[in-house]
Amino acid sequence: MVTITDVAREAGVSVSTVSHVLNGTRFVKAETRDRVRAAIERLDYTPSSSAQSLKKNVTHTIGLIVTSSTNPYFAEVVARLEAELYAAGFNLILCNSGRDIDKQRSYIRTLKGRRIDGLLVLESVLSEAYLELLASCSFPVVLLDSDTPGLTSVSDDSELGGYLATSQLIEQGHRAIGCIAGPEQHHQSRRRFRGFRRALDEAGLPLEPDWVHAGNMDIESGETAVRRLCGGPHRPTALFAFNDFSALGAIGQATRQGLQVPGDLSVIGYDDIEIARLFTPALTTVRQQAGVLCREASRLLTSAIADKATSVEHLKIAPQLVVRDSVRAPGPGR
Amino acid sequence: MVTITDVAREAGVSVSTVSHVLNGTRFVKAETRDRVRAAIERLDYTPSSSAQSLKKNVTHTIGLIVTSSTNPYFAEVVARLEAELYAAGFNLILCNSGRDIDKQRSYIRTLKGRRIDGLLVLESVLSEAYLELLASCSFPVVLLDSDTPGLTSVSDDSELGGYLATSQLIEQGHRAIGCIAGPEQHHQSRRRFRGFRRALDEAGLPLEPDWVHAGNMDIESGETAVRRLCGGPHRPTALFAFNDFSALGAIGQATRQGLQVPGDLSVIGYDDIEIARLFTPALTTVRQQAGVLCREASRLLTSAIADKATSVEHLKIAPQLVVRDSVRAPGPGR
DNA sequence: GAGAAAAACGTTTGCGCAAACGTTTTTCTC
DNA sequence: GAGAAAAACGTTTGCGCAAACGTTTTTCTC
Repeated sequence: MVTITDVAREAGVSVSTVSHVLNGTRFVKAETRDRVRAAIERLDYTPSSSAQSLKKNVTHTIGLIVTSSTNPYFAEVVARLEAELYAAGFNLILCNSGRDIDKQRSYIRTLKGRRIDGLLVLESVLSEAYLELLASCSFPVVLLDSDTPGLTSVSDDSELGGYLATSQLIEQGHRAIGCIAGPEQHHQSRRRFRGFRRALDEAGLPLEPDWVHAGNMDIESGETAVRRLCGGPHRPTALFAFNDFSALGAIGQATRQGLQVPGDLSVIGYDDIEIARLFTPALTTVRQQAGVLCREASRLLTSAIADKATSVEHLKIAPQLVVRDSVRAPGPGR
Repeated sequence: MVTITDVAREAGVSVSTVSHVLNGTRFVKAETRDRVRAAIERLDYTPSSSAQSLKKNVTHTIGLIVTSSTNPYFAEVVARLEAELYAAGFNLILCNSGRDIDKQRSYIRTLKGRRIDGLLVLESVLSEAYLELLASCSFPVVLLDSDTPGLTSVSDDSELGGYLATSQLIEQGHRAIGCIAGPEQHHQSRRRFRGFRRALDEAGLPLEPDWVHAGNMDIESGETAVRRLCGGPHRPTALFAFNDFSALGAIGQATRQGLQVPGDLSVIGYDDIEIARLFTPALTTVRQQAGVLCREASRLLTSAIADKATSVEHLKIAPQLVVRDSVRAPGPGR
């Protein structure tokens, strides 16, 4: 590998001068500067960031831990975060934790060793052990779409989203409303449920416990939910699925069971994944503002890195209702 | 930050002993070893990988450059690659190039500076300038789903896939077959087209140039293609879309134009994204074996890193036809 | 019990760089 | 033209670690 010393020799100057030309940290006569640049060019020299990091104690590296998920919303968030951080001069180390505490521990250890400047965590379920690990980090940490008192977070305002979705169903005249929730520990699911309940309460509608399906935010959960909730005659006329995947699963299963969507059953989703508008019926859903979320997360993290200030913040990004075709007034038959 | 010197002081030994305990490179008396480990624990010490890299001249880091894409197939590949490389002891730096040569140049430069051990490139279009950049890298490079003579690559065998898809349409009795292709420079698209043409040739069917829509592998392209190809009376009875996104776009647009799929128009896709089976009609498509692709790519890269041997290989992974409901014999009306 | 061998650990260097500290050369200024 | 100031660059250190090289202590062996 070509080093700064090789360049210095090639240009007939000291390493100091090469360094100053590279970093613009000291005046160097134009002619010398050109010689150094020519030498760099000739030798195809690229400074070693390991050596720079060792010296300067910054790595321009951000860790990103995500629950490996096939949900396209996550993929979009990852891509946007990368773009934001690239613009801010950081590289991203991608870590798929798979919700496994051993992998989480291992990744945190590796990232500590790499002396990352900051960490982003995009996981919907955070165990106690994991939170402890995160709290032990000496670099700033920003959580996305989940939160906990001690750590800065940026989240979709899912209680508002849940409220918006449910209100839309209520406004369309539904009074028998079920939901396809996520697992107990899922932060955003809990919030969507709170919004769901609040909307029902305010409308004076009962929350039928049998019509709450605790699923897993995937296609299968939507299918199972419809099998379970819409099998008999006493069934909801509308379902609020806590993400688009389970909504699509629900619609598929409903169709197979002979229920027309939205004629016999209205379904509203959450996320607004790209495919949502293409589905038949086009999915009514709640759109998370991934762009805003990522911009804010990146901003909070980079400013925490720059300031060394560690005031904990909790940002909420308001989601938006997207009205399409999968929700309609309940049929006259009921 | 806690350094190896701090640990040595805390344990009352030399840095050398700490290093040997950490790396198991020399025998250390059990009692001393325990003292060192206790000190590491007490001080919460993690070795600096910058310093290790500087010394050992390896970084355990792989770069991954992808065209930032909302295509869920890409997201799956990224996640699988990360998992494979994690298992092999490498971390992944994610780079979204967005097909922009300036960003590509900038990423390559950064990755060179980071002294990555190897590079994976998942881009469907490779410009001349970009290939030159890649050739100038001193670390092993593996291309995914695109290839070029001088660099090792692992690809879906898209000519076979194109042949399989088209043959399926022909077997169902279609004789008027169009396709929704990708851009000219798109490697996999070109291959799928070759398979398409070969299947037509072998069946003695004409290739109608007007029925080839050069799109962009996205939803819009599928929509545009159907508007263009299926507007008048002289139209294909079946379309081979070169990816699922454009297939779904095509189906959506066909439905809006009053064409039943598969009754009036058969559509076959490519990729088998998760949503494909859920769509109405469930999409007949060609499945890329992402798991095999990623495993092989990871294997080729890590063994190139280990051996320093640089024999160029070109692997092809056979795709599989997935028969569902979007293809049927052409209607009797035609 | 003296010399040799083995066991167990320590001192030091160098990886590539940034920048503090230092030196030399040139240009003013009177 | 001598002293001071400015311009332009060089020498050296230290970041944290791995490991080559070295030293000390203990255990054999006869």
